[in-house]
Amino acid sequence: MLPRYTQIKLALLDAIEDGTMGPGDQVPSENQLALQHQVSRMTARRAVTELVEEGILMRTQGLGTFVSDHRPMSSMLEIRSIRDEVIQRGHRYASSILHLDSVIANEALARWLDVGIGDVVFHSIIVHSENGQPIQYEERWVNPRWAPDYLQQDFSQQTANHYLNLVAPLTQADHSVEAMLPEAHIAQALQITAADPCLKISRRTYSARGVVSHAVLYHPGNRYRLGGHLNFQAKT
Amino acid sequence: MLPRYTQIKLALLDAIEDGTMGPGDQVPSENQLALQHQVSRMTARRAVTELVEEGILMRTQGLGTFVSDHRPMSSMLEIRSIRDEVIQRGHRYASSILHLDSVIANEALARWLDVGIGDVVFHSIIVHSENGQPIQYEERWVNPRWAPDYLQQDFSQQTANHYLNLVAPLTQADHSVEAMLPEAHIAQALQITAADPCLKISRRTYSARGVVSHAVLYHPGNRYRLGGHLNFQAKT
DNA sequence: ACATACTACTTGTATATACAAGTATGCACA
DNA sequence: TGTGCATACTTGTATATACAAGTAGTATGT
Repeated sequence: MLPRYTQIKLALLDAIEDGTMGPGDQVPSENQLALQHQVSRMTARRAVTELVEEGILMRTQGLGTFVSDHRPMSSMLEIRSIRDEVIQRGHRYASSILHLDSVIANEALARWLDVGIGDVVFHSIIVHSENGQPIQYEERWVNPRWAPDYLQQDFSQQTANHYLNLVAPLTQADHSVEAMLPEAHIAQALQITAADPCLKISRRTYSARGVVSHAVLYHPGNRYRLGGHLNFQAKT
Repeated sequence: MLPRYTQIKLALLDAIEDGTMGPGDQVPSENQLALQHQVSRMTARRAVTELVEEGILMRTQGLGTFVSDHRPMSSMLEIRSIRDEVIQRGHRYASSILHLDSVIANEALARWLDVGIGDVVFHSIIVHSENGQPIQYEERWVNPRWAPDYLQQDFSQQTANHYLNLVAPLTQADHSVEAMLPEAHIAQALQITAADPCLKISRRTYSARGVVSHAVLYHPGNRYRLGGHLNFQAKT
C-alpha cells in the first residue's frame, strides 16, 4: 500500500497527463485536495510539495499552486523517453516514422555498434513532436543481436527507447552534445531553416552484454533545452 | 528572521564544517535536535529532511541519520575547469579577461543569485582559448557573500571555477544547454561569425549554504563538444 | 547453543490545529 | 473618482500527538 501522499501525487500527475489540468492551470488548493482525498491538509501539502520540488508544479504564497509550463527541457543525466517527457509536461505528443529498414554496416558504423563490417544492422528515422511542433529528429542504428524484432515494432505506440529498454535494459551510455547547423533534409523534417542552430546529441547505449544502439538526435535550438541538476554528494 | 528549521539547518552545517561532525558520523536524532533547539520534532525533522534532499545527510529508518561522504563524484558530468581540460589534452591554454567588476543586481539577476534587488554582485567576462583559438566565452556573476575576494583574484593564474571551489565548495549545480546563434559581441570575442551556431550553457552553482554563482558559457559549435558517460548500475 | 521475544531506540506517516503572511477583490468613505 | 480598509481566500511556519515500521541489542526460554 502506497502512502497517502504518494497516491495524491499520482492522482495529480494523472490529471496533468490526461489533460484535466494543463500548464498554467491552477491546482486545487491544499484544503480542497485534503477534502477530496479525505486526508489532512498537511498530507495533501506534502504531495504538492514533492511535485513542486520535482518542478512539475509551482506555488506562490497567497495565490495558489499551478502546473508549471517550463520550456522543454530534459536531463542529461537520465535517459528518458521523449514521449514521457512531453506527456508529463501536459503537452500533446506525436511521432512520425520516416524510415524503418535495415542497412549494411560500413566501417564507421561497425565500429560504433561493435559489429563486423558488412553485417546487417537495423535503422530508423523518427520525428517526435510536441503540440504539433517537431522537437526531435531521431536517427538510430540498432544491433540486431540484442533486439531482433526491432523492425516489427510499432513505434507510433511505443518509442524506440522504450522498446530497447525492455529487451535490453540499459546499463551505460556515452554521449556528446554539440551545436550545429542542420543539413537540408533534417531542417525540413524539423520545420526549421538551415540557418537555425540545432542541438545534436550523439549517444551510444549499452546493455550488460554489449552495445545496443547508436542514436543521433537533433533538436531545434529554439524549442529545446537540455537540462540537469547535479548533486555532488555521494549517494552510496 | 529566518524560519526555525532554517536555523537548525545552518547549525547542522556549521557542525559539519567545523569538524564537530564528520562524514559517517551520526547526527543527533530528530527528538534530540528538537530538544536542543526547543522546537517540535516535526520542525527539527524538516531541517534534516532538506539536508537529506541536498545530499548532505543520509538517513535510514530505524537506524538514524548520518553525515554523507563528501567526495565529489560524477564521472558523468563533472564540472571541470576548462583550463585543466585543455591542458589534459596536451594543448596550450590561455585566457583573457574582458571584464572584472561589480554590478547592481536587477530583478532577474537577483533571482538567479538569490540576493536582493539592488545588491552588489561581482561580474566577470573571460575568454578561454585552446592553442590560440577561443573556445569559451565565460560570463559569470558571483554572490559576494560567499566569495568576497573575487575581484582581487588573478584569473590568468587560476580559473574562476577553481577559485570558487576553494572558497565555497560546490555541492550542487543546475544547468541547461541549448544551441543558439551568438550575439555580435560574443561572436567577435570568439572569432566566429554571427551565423555560426554556439552551445550555450547556463549554470548555477551552489555550496551548502546557498547560490554561489551564475555562469553563462558560450562555445563555438564547431570547436567544442560536451561529452559524458553515464553508468546506471548503482543508482535506482 | 540457539532461536525467540522483548525493549528501547530510530525514522516514516498521518492528523488536527493555530496563526503568520501574501494576494486579490469588493465595499465603504472621503 | 479614487484611496484605503476589510474580507476571504491562498500558501508558509510551527506545534503536539499518535501510531507504524525498521534496527540493534538484551533477555528469555527451549
